Amino acid sequence: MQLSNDPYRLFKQFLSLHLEADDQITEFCKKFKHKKTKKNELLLSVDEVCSYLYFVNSGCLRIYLLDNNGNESTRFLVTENKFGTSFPSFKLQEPSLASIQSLEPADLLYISYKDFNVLLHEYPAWERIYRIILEKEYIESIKRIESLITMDAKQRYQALMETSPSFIQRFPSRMIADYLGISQETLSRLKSKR
Amino acid sequence: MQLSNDPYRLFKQFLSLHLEADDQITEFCKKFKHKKTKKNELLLSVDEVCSYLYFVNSGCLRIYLLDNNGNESTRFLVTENKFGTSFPSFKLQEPSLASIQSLEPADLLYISYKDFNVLLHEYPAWERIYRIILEKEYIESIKRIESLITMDAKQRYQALMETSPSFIQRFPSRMIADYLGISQETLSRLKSKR
DNA sequence: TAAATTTATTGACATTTGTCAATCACCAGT
DNA sequence: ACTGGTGATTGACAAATGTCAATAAATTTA
Repeated sequence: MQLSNDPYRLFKQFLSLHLEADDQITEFCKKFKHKKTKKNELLLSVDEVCSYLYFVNSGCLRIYLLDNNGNESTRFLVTENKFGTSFPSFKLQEPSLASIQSLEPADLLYISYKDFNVLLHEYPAWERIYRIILEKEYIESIKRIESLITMDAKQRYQALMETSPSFIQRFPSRMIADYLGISQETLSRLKSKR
Repeated sequence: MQLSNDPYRLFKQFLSLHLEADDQITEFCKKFKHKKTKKNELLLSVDEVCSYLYFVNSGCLRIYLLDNNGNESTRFLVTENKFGTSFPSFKLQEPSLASIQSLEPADLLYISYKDFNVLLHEYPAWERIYRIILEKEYIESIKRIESLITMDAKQRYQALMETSPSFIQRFPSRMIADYLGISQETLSRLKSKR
């Protein structure tokens, strides 16, 4: 698929959904830079302080953890039209437990922690948009917690098929597995057993 | 323990941490009402739309789910100096999947959805405080997700002992168990096997 | 205080899920 | 078309966790 020439097109569209006046949109855009990534490019490694918040124009970011045994666990999958970062590290400016990887060739906008705070303190409209994004993400995380504490592996997989069917086609099944908190083999068996 | 006469004391103190000027604090307080609960009092039942956001002066709120088999799962435990509600239901004004229970006799402030939005739209300072609360809660929820997808029952219990040791003394162990997403029996065995 | 109720612990066993290893299928590059 | 590599599937088994039942301990209520 061919992306529009203007890398800020999607972002502006996103912003305009939440803003009455359009006058500040260009100010916001000025703080975001544009970047393309290759498949599997690493944007943040464990123990680095996360300096950027990303907006995904196309492609997908994967925020994931690596445990002592070398097992990966996917904290989030961030697709088109969404914001993503290693949030605790970005917000608190402390070393990240998670890494960020560009799963596919991606087209991204990104803003530095410093500029992000400039927007936050100078533009009430940005504070509002950010708050709305936080609310949405928080609600999603609550649902994720609920699925993890109340459902078994099969139920979680079925729930994911209902809420995010595109994930299942789009991402390798070992990532779906560790997003669900189960092993690749268990997921494979769930799929075959109807 | 005897609480101060002014039920807004803790709340004001909380607000003043995040506000430069104190002039709006009384405005905020006006929108919050005061309420005492009995032990085990139910503040919200499943399928009701959650109308209130609570601030806990003393006591504890438990936000929990009930599955088809009658198993309870604790989504959150909200203690002194914290805000709590059935967030997805409160925010989206849709029927709640969770119930809210006052685990102990509690002293609460609460604000209606309507008044909450009045504050949100009329006071940038409230928007800011709310945003800061959201950030904190969101970070906590991310850590909870991480512990659920990367750790086994024993590790989760140990992590809880480190981050919230007071929980373990304070709450019945079956609630700790379903907060961790494990059965009461498994928790009981974890405790005995060191 | 005693009785009644709830909560916690323990054992036996079933189920779920993980681990390791082998095989299979697919794709990328030559 | 071959080849090497990655990802997916399957089997055999091990480990973790859940379930059910019995008992013990603690708490509440009369």
